[in-house]
Amino acid sequence: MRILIIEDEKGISNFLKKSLISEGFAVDSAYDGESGSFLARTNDYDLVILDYILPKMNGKDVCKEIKEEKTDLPIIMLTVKTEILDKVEMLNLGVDDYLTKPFSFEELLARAKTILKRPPIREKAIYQVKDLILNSDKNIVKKSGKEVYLTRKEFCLLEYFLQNRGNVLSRSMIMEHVWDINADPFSNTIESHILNLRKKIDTKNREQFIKTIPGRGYKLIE
Amino acid sequence: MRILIIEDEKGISNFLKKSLISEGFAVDSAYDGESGSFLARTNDYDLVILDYILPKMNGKDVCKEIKEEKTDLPIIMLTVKTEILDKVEMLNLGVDDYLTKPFSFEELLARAKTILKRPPIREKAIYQVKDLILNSDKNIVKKSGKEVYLTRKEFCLLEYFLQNRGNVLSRSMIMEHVWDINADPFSNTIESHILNLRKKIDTKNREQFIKTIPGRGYKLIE
DNA sequence: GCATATTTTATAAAAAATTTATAAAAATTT
DNA sequence: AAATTTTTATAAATTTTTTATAAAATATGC
Repeated sequence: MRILIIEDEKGISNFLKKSLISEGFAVDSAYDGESGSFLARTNDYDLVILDYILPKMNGKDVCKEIKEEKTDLPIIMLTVKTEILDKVEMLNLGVDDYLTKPFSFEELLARAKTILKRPPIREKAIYQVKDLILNSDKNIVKKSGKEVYLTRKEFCLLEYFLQNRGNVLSRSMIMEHVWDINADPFSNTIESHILNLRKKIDTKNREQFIKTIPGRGYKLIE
Repeated sequence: MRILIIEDEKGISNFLKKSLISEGFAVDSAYDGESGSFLARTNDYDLVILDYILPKMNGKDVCKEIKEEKTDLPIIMLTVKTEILDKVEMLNLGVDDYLTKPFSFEELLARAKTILKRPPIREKAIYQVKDLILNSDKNIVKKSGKEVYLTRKEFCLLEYFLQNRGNVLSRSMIMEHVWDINADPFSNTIESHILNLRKKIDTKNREQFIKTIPGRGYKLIE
């Protein structure tokens, strides 16, 4: 198993390298975005550990470049709290997981192992319910053949419902999966988004895709 | 199913309470070790969620006190990384499982469900009596194949009956398991719910699912 | 054993409490 | 500046509890 570390802080980089090597990985290091991106695209890594703040080219762009050529190469992003990207943004970037500094090596190792164990080919996730189609890869939603524009949150929300079709999803569960840690669990931002989502995907007639189960949450029709 | 949360951080406590309620549990809260221990020992809970650091009495001692009187009452301990007790110590305390903060609600729920399904072996979360089926996981009740909508309380009530099929359940027992500590034991809210439940699940003819045993309580037919 | 009083349970409707929907304003992000 | 997301405030819907009364079961006294 071969890992590339793209990280300019020498201390962190060296520590990670040493630790990963002793775990039996082969490890390369890059200390700026440009060379990191280059290495990732021209070598055969099983995993890239990528810092968000980097000289020459930032982590975001490095990530985009890598994923463009190697969609299936997993990337773990390292960020500092103040530069938190939300899960949605991360997902859009194609990042497979991310850690907030400071983190323990143990934590990183656990995540890395999880990712590496995962079956490599993620089948194209296309969900369909009646005349509603969501293409997870292309970020496209169609309703009776016509494209419907959803904002990011709406998209994630719908995607989460589709992934759990027929199950009642409590607000807490939705919050944990679609929002990041900073979201206020007592706000009604979920209701607000459900409202907007319904406006976009429901047809005039009575029946709606997302049903309210009072006291428990919401559920996508089966 | 009734759960006691012993946790002094109001944010966490409230969030957990809200989340567990929408999962169909009756939930009480205590904000310090002493009152937590007292509640746990004097009420009939199915599970205790116990923080390790608490005012008045720490989680360790609370755990000991509870287990002394109620060996079989499951306890999930919440700890912060810096106060990690090792697994051995946890086992010695009699804790059934533990989580390190921060944890996701989903994780807690999963553990809780595992524990709750354990001792009185309920293999599946699906109960059936004649043509009445309750699916605990999916929050669905079906009567002769047709879905019947039950409110949260009605659902919990029916679930409790199904878990204790054939046994006479006294009002106080029902109150202890389906309602939380704030319920008025002298009200007739139970009768009211039984009435509504019967309306929803009974057929026209004489025979009813929930039988009244005068002076003693109610009982689900065998 | 029988009539009546007392307690318990059933029922329906009203009241209260809670939850969810909605729209618009404010804040944030792009 | 435009779009998105969150917050706020209020309306609407739903659930839960309470209240009041009827019916049933039990207890009591004759």
